Amino acid sequence: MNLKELSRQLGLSQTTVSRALNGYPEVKEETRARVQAMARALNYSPNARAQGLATGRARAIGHVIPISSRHEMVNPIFGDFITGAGEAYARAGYEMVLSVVDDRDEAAVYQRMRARGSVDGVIVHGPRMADPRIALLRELGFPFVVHGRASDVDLPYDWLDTDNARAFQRATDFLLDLGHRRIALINGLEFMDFAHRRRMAFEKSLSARGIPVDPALMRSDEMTEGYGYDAATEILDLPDPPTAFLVSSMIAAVGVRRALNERGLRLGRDVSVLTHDDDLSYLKNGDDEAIFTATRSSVRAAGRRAAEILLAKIADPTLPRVGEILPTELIIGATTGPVPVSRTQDA
Amino acid sequence: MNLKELSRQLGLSQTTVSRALNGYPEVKEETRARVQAMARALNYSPNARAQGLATGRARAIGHVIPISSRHEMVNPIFGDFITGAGEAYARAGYEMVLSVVDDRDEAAVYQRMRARGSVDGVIVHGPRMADPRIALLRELGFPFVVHGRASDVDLPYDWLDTDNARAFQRATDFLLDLGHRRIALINGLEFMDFAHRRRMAFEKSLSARGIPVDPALMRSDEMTEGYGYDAATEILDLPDPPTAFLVSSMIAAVGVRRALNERGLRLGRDVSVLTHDDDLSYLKNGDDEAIFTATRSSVRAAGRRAAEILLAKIADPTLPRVGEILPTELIIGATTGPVPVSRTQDA
DNA sequence: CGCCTCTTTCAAAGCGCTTTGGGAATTTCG
DNA sequence: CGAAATTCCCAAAGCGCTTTGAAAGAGGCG
Repeated sequence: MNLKELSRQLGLSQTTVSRALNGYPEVKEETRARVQAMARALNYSPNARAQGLATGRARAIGHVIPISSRHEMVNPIFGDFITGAGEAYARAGYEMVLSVVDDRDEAAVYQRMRARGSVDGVIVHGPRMADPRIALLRELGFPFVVHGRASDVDLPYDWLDTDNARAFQRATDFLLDLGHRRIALINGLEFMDFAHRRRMAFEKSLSARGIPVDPALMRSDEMTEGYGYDAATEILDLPDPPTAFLVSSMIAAVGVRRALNERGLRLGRDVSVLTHDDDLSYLKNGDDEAIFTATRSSVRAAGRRAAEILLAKIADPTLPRVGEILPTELIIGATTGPVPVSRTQDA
Repeated sequence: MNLKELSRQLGLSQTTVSRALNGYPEVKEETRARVQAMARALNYSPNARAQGLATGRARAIGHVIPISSRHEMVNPIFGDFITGAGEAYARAGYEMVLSVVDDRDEAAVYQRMRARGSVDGVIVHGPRMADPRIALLRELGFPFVVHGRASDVDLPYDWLDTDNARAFQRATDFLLDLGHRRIALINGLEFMDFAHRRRMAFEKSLSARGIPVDPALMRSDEMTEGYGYDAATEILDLPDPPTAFLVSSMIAAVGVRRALNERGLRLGRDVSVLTHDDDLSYLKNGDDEAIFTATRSSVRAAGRRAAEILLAKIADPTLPRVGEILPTELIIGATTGPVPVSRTQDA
């Protein structure tokens, strides 16, 4: 069923039918109703490609998913982010097109997307420290919103970020207030902007209390469960092990927990663990009571909001620049507690 | 940059340029080379919508992601599946379009996708027992491949499935061979086909040895970490608790592990745990040594293969029906062991 | 050298929609 | 009552590509 056929059935021109369907005022309400009824009856939906060709808009947003060339892994927060974004797209009648791409040739993909016109804009995932994609996308004149930020890039661009600095500062302070002095940081890859910010905040909090930053207690890698386990195991083997772990994701924290359990260390008693929690749907940090003490920020909400911003920008490119920070909560769970007496520094 | 402009620059007709670029034989090799060079130099990519309109093909595949209306969660295996499929699409020059949809109105989405012509085919995720989508898609004449199968549907269709029955039969037998007689099943939602098959296999294995199926030891729900924990906790509180757990996913198994640890039960000693492992990139079951004893099957490989099948079918619709079963491995880890002496039935 | 066959190139139609620029019918108003 | 304004509808152009049908040019052959 296409427009031509539909208008033939109605005894109207394609123009009128098109206008009736798209809400233009120059068609009688009665006619519009008749057209809509017939369209529904015949199960008519305009051909997306033809519509796109005619309007010059794809009504689609691109997400380029970088896949780590090292571990061939896709970020586990991705599913939740997409879910959030998908809600916004569905409401607006947009489609979402995904490209899973080796993180080394992302740039080329954006170029091609732009040239092919298959999407009206993109969401940039996982910005690195001085991310070249931002300059590229600006040059291409491609509407985009960054999930996160790129330090060292001082071009203006739209972004939406979790308040990583504040979250990790509060988290560190919280552990310090409990008396912890040797705190391990199990962080993500630090060329990623979010991980860098977290580390900076962590170090700043320590320094503010005159506590030396010990590189031996810091790890940086892709946040898998196995990494959390390995990192914690190694660090616990140090001659002067930490009394607390600050972890960058729930999944890594699960690995840390495994390492602690394996050595018979009780979380919150013998060793404290505080993690960042992206509020993933399949890995909730408890229902009413929190499992881990955690800084929480919903990645799904971030996805929804990022999509909304992008859609608004596409609808009206003159909108002012957006830079939005999503707050995080500090949730107190059972995995943190005061430093065990046997381990107090002044003992 | 469009075809018209490009051909003007080259002093050739659009026809010739189009043919040169698309590998048609009726253009001199020398001309073709010249055209390709210029196209590259000017950064030309054909407009996807125009190309689609002209050819009647979208060069895109749709994935409709059902989002559980109960828990608002998207299946965690999804990211890995997409990654695998994405590889196949990238190779073939296809795009992937995603719709995240409440699982209650999936059907309407397929209809619209078909009518709008935005994709050439779809992958069906998470088939339920007597899934109506299969009949619908057949009716629409929409090429599709099901990831999984739908029991109770006896229309012919293409599918690719993990060997759930065999996996869970082997798993159950393995536990039985270790002497376990009271085995708990922490399963997925049993209106989902895969979960149903797993349960059938489990029960069959028990029955084959004359062991009664105890409904008190069986749970079925969405496979979150929290569910694993809650289910295990409840079941351990039973007057006659099980000596082994058979779990449907790593994530739920992590929850089961938490429940066991919390009560000071050692995995593989006091209680055995065997889980299915989808080989997710961020939750590997150990590097060289397995953590959990598990039946393993890569969901990423499944994604890649499902996409390949669909692409082949689209390229040549006369291809014979495909029904492919992916084998699973049984990996022996440290979470299973013989029944503790204190718990042997004949004690 | 003329005719025929390939080879190489082109003009134009068409994919299904939106949108411009009118035009006919109806209503309003001096 | 005739002119002007308004309402409702339409034909045709155009979006950027592919593809059909045809023509021009280049070789081969008797």
